Amino acid sequence: MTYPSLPHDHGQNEMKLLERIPADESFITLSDIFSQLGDESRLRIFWILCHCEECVINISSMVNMSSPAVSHHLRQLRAGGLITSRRNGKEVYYKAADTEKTRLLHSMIESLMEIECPEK
Amino acid sequence: MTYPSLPHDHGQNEMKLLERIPADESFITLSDIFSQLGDESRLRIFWILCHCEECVINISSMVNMSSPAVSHHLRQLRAGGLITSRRNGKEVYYKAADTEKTRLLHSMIESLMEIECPEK
DNA sequence: TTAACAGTTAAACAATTATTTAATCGTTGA
DNA sequence: TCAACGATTAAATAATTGTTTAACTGTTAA
Repeated sequence: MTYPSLPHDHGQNEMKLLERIPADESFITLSDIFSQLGDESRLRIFWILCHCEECVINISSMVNMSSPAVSHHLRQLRAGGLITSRRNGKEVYYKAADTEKTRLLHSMIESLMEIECPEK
Repeated sequence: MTYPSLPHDHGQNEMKLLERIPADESFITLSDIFSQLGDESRLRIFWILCHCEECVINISSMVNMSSPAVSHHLRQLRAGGLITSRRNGKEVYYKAADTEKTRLLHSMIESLMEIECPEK
């Protein structure tokens, strides 16, 4: 079996690696997840919602943002499956989704904080 | 000691949580890291460089992009401390940085792929 | 020393994305 | 039912970001 070759052959079996490379779809899926957390405000909101369930007004107050701006971010986080919501009377409560994905992301965030932001 | 209060009191000690919330700087640092991986092309390049050391031309060929575009992304990944480079003759080789941060990110990517992209 | 090759940089453009303001929707209690 | 409140949506703007093209830098070998 022959493979289309790369411009340079550095003799480390790049072609074999290319056989194992995940599908485009996988990279799109994962980069979408990382994009969610790639915004400072959204990361902060997600961190908060990993630790408590809150209504929009309180989230807005905690992160010092207007409620439309927060709503916008909550919408994205929910579309991405990172948070869930429930209405109770006039208020809508948000919290981190109870999934393997969010548990992994949360523990990763805490680990990265320890590694990259000690004593903060 | 008294705390400034939130608009609504849902009786779950949000104020105590606010005492533990990481500094702005920490969220900025982490969201910068996630932004790096929030771009599909950059995530693919980082994945490749976690598995092999490669020159720019080969990376460009592997991800089907122009070398200026790849160079642009490599520059960002290097500025973020995710990859390192060394020149050898006419070529510059890149690979994932050998740090706790990159090991964590790499293992996280592989875990997320398993959870979110099974069989791909 | 100069031509060819590998890589980077810069400027311009295109596209995406975050935030604001204003309007709207849904729920509750007067 | 209607006023007040919480939340969402829409449109507009501002800002950021990715890609292209072209010019440029560094290295090697003829």
